[in-house]
Amino acid sequence: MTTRVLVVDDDAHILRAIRIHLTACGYAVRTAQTGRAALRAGAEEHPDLVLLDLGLPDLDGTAVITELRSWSTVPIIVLSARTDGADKINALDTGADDYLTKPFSMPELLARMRAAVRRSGSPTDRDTVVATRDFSIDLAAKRVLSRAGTQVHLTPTEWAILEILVRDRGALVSQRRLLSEIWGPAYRTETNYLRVYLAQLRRKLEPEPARPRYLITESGMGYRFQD
Amino acid sequence: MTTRVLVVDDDAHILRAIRIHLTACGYAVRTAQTGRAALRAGAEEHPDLVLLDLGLPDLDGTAVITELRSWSTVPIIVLSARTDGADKINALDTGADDYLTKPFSMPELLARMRAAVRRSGSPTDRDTVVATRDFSIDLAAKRVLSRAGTQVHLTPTEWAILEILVRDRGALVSQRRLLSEIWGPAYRTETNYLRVYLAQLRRKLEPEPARPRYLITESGMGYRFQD
DNA sequence: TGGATCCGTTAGGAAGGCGTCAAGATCGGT
DNA sequence: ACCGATCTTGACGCCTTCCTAACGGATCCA
Repeated sequence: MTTRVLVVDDDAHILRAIRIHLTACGYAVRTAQTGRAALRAGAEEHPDLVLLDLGLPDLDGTAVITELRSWSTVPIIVLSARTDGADKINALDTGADDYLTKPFSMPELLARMRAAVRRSGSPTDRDTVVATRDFSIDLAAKRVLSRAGTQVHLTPTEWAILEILVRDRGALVSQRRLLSEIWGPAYRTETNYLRVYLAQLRRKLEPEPARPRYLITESGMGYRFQD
Repeated sequence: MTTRVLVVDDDAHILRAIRIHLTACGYAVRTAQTGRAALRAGAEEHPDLVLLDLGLPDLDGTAVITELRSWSTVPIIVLSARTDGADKINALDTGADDYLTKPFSMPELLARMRAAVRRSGSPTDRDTVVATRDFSIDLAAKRVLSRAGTQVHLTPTEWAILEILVRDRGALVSQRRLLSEIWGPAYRTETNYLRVYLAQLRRKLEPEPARPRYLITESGMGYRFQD
């Protein structure tokens, strides 16, 4: 599978140069020139890696890191012209994974990208099929089977929510993260969407939709898939 | 819990300087001056982080990385005097997580260490689970399980308090800090909030809520989580 | 001994979050 | 252009959570 990279820089020339290099190396490249565009692209496309320039016109670079980190663990490599040590430390402590000072050598960037992707890739994969007493979920096939073996039809949004919850089953998933990942960061507060779709999922999956056993609500915090 | 660092360098002076710095910053430091000693120490002590100089007398630095990586995913930060780009790329592709060229600034090293540990800590829930005799707390999943395995439901405020106490378990946490972090600096003096929520937490977690064993009050100062 | 201070406990009203339903808007395929 | 499926939006009632106040117990010191 190709690695999808989101490159964020306000300079179109640099953007173009990086895109050409990365594309030639087999990466799928998406670009953004502003912080807001970067956050939108991050939420919509779920890149496997983010290359982030700190000097953006609209938002502070660390603000972009903070926002991304509020719902995602995607590796972030900061590329910056600032040689100030404080910036470096600040970015790393905010949640960046690596920090390169411009000008940097392309082979080094590529090596650091490989290292970042290697780290993030391995621990994520768990079982692809999650079975409960009442139904089973095949994450790879994007399919849900009831106990009788009949297929349960889910709409795209229903599946998106269920997938996130099941991938982190047992863990509490904040409403912020669900909304950011599915509708985008701008919808962070539209919690009524979640209420509607969770009700639909429960009607389709739970033996007693009024008394949820698998799709648990943690009031004020988020939702949890309990198996 | 303190982070255990294995520092590998053939120069005793540098070793000593790094040890002093890291110990002062709260790390538990173990040192090795040769590749073989490093591998032995890595196998015996399972450090949380390795700082590795590439110029070792007995083994090539990349050989140490390869050997460690054959059985461990511990973060490795390479410290090297070689400015050659090829070395850097080679080390990263062999399995190193980061690469700093000497001379480097101490604050930057510390920031990169924090970033490396943060990354390695989150995916697996080894360090995020705190188990006691009566219950276990999963900080990443935001979940508390009683000894019987049943889930203990906590409200957002209860969880916020417990999380702060458990993250600094063993240490005294002042009432001011709890109030500032959860309700904001303006509520610094509303200590009755804490009394109410600590009582609720004890009722849910302590075997004998009237005689707290884990959530300890330090009269006039603050609270402490004792495991 | 008496007062002052700090803490634990309880309970009820206020506020906000959640489940539910249904209708309008939008999308996608024929 | 039509129709079904899907998504959005608003409203309502219920339930959880939070805040607040009051009271009693413990400790310390004058």
